[in-house]
Parts: sequence; C-alpha cells; structure tokens
Amino acid sequence: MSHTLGIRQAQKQKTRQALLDAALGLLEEQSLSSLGLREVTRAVGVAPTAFYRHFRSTADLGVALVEEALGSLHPMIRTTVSTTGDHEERIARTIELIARHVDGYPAHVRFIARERHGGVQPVREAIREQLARFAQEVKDELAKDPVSAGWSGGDLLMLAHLYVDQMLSTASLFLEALEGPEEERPARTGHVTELATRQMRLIGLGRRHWLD
Amino acid sequence: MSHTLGIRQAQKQKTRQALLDAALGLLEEQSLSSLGLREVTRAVGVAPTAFYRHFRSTADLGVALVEEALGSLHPMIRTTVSTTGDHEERIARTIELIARHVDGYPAHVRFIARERHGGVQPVREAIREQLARFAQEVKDELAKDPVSAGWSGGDLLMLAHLYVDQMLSTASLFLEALEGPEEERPARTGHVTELATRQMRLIGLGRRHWLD
DNA sequence: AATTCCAGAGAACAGTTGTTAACTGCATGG
DNA sequence: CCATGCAGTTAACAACTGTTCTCTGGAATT
Repeated sequence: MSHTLGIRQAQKQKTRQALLDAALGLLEEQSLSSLGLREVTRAVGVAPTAFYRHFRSTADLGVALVEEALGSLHPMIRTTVSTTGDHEERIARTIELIARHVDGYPAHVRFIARERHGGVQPVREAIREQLARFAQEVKDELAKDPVSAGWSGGDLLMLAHLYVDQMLSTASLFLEALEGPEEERPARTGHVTELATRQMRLIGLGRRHWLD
Repeated sequence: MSHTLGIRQAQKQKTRQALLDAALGLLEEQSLSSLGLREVTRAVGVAPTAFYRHFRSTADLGVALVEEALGSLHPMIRTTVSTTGDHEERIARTIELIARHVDGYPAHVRFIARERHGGVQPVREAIREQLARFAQEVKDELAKDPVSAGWSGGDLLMLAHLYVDQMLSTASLFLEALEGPEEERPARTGHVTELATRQMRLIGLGRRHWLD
C-alpha cells in the first residue's frame, strides 16, 4: 500500500510542514487568534497566496496543529497508564515521561495549553475531542486494574478525566520551569516533580479508598 | 478619608470602566493578544487616542482586567473553604458557589481561563500571582481544620494548589455548559455538578488518608 | 474672574492585514 | 512528446492597525 510520493506531492508536504513549523514557532509569544497568514508565509519565505494551497485559514492550520501535537500521543498514554509495578514507581515513571515529553516538544505543549481555552472555537473543539479520547483510553486501562473492581463506568471516567487534567497541569508547570535563567532550571524542575508526585499520590489514595 | 470624586475624575473612571467592559465583551470570541486598541475604542464610541489616557497598551488593560476579575474574589474564597458542616455538604456548597459565580460573571471566568496560559506574558504573570494568593489563603484555612493535624506546610500548599486548579477547571466546565442550546442547559449543568462533586469527594478521601 | 490643567477629538503617518485575479514553470499522465 | 494539472508567484485592492502631533472645551485651582 505504501506508495512513494511523487516529487510533486513531496514538495507540497514539505511546504505544508514548513508552514506548520513556522506557525508553531510564532505561537510561542502570541495566541492563534492573532496569528496572521502573511506572518506565517513570511517566516517560511513563500508568497502569502501559497498559504491557501494548504489551509483555508489560520484556524484550519490550528486544527492541523492539534492533530500533530496530540494525534501521535495515544500509544504513549496507553503504555504509560498500563505500566506495571508499585504505586510509587508508577507515579514516578509517569511524571518522568511527562517531563521528557515537555522537554522534547515544548512548543506543542505550549500550543495545547494555550489554545485549549483559546479564542478560536474550532481549535478548542478539536482539543476537547482529543482529550476526551485520552480520557476514554485512560478509563479503559484503569478498568483492567484490580483496584477498580466494583467501580461504575461513570466513576471510572470521572477519575480518568481527573488524571488527564492533572497530566496537562503538570506538563504546563514543567513548561514554565523551562523558561527563565538556565542555572536554576534543575531546581524548578525538581520542585514541579515533587509537587506533581504528591498530588498524584493523594489522588491515588482517594482512589484506593473510593469504595469504603 | 472617602472623598467624593470631582466631576472630572468621575467621568474619567466612567470611560475607563466602559473600556474595560467593552474589551471583556470583545474577548468572548478572541484572545487578548489579538485585541486591537481601536477595536475597543470603537465599541465604546470614543476616539482611539483616548485609550492612552487610561492604559499604556492592551496588555496593560489586560492586567487591569485580571484585577477586576480576581481581585474581589478573595473574601469569597476564604468563607467558602472555612464553611462548616459535613464533608458532603461543604462540597455541595462549594460547587454551588462556583456555579453561581460563573453564572453571574461568565465573561470574567472566560477571560481568566483563556489568558491564564495566553499569549501575553504580563497578564499570565498577573493571573499566576493572584492564583498563588488564592492557594495561600486556601492553605491557611485548611491548616485550621482538624483533619490537617500533623500535615507539613508543603503538603498543605500542595493540596491547596490542587483545590484551586480543581475550582478553575470546574468553573471552565460550567462555562462551557452555558454555551449552546438553552433547553439542554440544565442537563449539561447537572452533569458538570455531578462530575465535580465526585472529583472533590475523591480528593477529600485522599486527604483524610494522607497520613496513613 | 482669570489661569492652569487635562480628558478627549481630529487628522495624518507608514505599515500591516486578508483576499482577488491572472500569471508562470514544472511534474505528471495519456 | 505533448497536453493537462497544480504549487507557488506577482500585483493590486480596500480596510485596518498603533502612534504622533496639534487642538479644544470645560472642570479645577488660585
């Protein structure tokens, strides 16, 4: 099935990716609703009208960015939640994984955090949909855990949403820790790790005593 | 000390408030980083240059909006957390209070949720500072509760931050419930209430078993 | 009553924006 | 090899932006 793209289509996808990358860079210091189409094409080095060959509008580009930032994250979520071991180990491994992801894709994380409640409705909706999928997947994994025996579906989904929100909140804190002077960065990162660990621990406790 | 403002100062404050109100309205469907100064003055019906008599820039106006939206909320927070009664009653009363606030000041809530991670740095910082104050106040109230006996200061602050984040998340969900067709609004609101209640219940459980 | 002060108006500026139309050159399929 | 398709270009448009300077009318001060 895999068909090597003609040089025509390849060049097109290359430009498209360049537009996405440039936009993501420009969005470090502004929101999507103020991102101009000309601004993006200027950063890529292409004519303004070329933009329309790839996206209907900047909102459309935003939706594509949501796909890029969250679409490829699903397998990671599943393996994270279903990892084995002691409660404490699982928490540590989850937070470590979040930290690594923020470190590897800071612009993606910033984009999601910023546009989740941002001013562009279609983008908000796309993010909401992806996060709902995450919550569903987390729920499915939680259901397999013996701790969840006797839980109702609604309760499982409620806990899954709590975890997803907590992951996003933690990611955002790690992102803030990356900004500012470099020498104090490990200290700030460590502080976030500790805070997130304790919050996860507390939620885990609530989980284990839910059916009392 | 209270000195009745002269006609001069009174008129100025009136215009200033009109600018803030107009901005808040315009921000329902965009982010602060795309809000234009002329756009705001046009909505109020004054000359563009009049803007500079009140604010240095739209970012400056944003900081003033943070003050307006969160500054007057501190007494409410204190009384909410320190309310007496059964655990379950306290949760219900807290969520009811959040729902009422979102209903009364939806534009304020939207603004805070949107700009907390938004594209304007001074505004982000102002919100972060106010939320940190909230967390500090929540911590002080939690410390008075007998349940908190034996808790370290760091653990109390960690729980306070968790509560503040949870309140904001719940407020944002209530806000989403307000949008869309009116007839299904009570159903959506009820669903949010139920979700938030169970999440608070779980956090409360974790809290009571923290020192096991 | 005369003077100062200042919120807001008005006009003009250089630069930006999104969108349209008609084009060019090159990879593609017949 | 030739005709078609289409990614990207060029030029032009009306509308918009933030900011400066100069001016004005009326409240505040003396």
